[in-house]
Amino acid sequence: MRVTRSQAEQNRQTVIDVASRLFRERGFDGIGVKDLMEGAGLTQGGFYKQFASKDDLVAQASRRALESAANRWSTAAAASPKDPLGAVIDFYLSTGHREEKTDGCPVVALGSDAARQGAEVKASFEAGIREYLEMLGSWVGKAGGEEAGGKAMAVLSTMVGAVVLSRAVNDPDLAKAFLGAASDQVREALAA
Amino acid sequence: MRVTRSQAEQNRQTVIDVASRLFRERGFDGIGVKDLMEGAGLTQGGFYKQFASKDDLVAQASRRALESAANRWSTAAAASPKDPLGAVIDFYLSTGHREEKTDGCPVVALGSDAARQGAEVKASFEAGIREYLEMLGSWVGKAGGEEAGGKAMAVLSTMVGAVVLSRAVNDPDLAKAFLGAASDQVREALAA
DNA sequence: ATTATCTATAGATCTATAGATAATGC
DNA sequence: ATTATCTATAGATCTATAGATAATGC
Repeated sequence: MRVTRSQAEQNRQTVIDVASRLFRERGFDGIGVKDLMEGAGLTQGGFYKQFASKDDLVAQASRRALESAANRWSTAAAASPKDPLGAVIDFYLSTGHREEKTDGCPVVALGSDAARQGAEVKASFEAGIREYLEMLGSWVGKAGGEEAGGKAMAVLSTMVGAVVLSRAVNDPDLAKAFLGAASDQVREALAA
Repeated sequence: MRVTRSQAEQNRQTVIDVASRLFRERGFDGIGVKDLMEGAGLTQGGFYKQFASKDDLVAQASRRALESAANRWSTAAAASPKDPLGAVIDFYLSTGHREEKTDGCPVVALGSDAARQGAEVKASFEAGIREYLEMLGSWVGKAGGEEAGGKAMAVLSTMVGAVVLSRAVNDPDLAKAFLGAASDQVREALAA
């Protein structure tokens, strides 16, 4: 039953990874400790030796989800050094990303839920959101400074909102139109 | 115990109203039938004579929440006939609206949750979102047509995203900056 | 000896149903 | 007689804890 220290730590990390995906898929209140542990190949009983509470896991899984999303932006950007922002916009505002709740952006998948959580969960979101903004700020114009920060926030708002709206409706054409309209506006705002 | 037919219908409407507010405050999974009924001054037992299931109430309460939000836009617009869009932007992107989860825009409060619901709930959201778009389309330029539709979608995306982001972070300055940046971008996009 | 994980369970809460109660509506 | 609402409850599920088990780490 007992495993090595490093295996135990790896198990803990697996629980966080699994939770970061299943929370995005079902919401923080949509999946319980038992199913999360089973998703990691463990049983419920070990949970409270690994985490202080479910809320604790919610905060850690949120941080993990945001980190992995920021990494994805970096990767997409690095693959298109000539137009990193364009590459990020293309994937973020794609129908693929719309369908991909489990691995997609956690701000879209859990933003409404995060607003109802405590300060620790919001701190996880805030840290990830600041990473997004830093990347966007470095791509938006070369100005740096206050104006780039504002533009980065506006661009992020448009992107997040478009995918949220696109997932909240049934009509696939309307869903797609939100993504297209956001893409147009973001590019237009950046050209200005 | 029994009440008149019209009182019974009014009770049903009260449950929907209460649910439309408490769902926004706590999420669809964050409040149960018992508390919803008590919020309407009734007991849990009557619930299933009024609604087919909790999901049924979720769909009806969502429709009600979106309708009331659209009415609020109309009212704000009517109060500023010279600049209806400006009036809507001002209130939507205010810190007051950020704090006001219970009565604020249901797309912000429940957009992430709606993405996980069935077609009926999404139909409620879609109907409300189309109302938003119709109003925005009529204010955005005088062009009408495809372009106004696209601009309306982009503007709505920016507004929804900004309030979602603003509620997901702890730092009040960052929260406020999202609202301000979105307001600037929306006005700029409309001037173009 | 320590401890990572397991089985088992307490106690609360959730959705949904059954049947009682008491007032309306015919 | 019908029916809107109530009390009571079934059965499932949720968070969290207790104590057993068996392998690691000293």
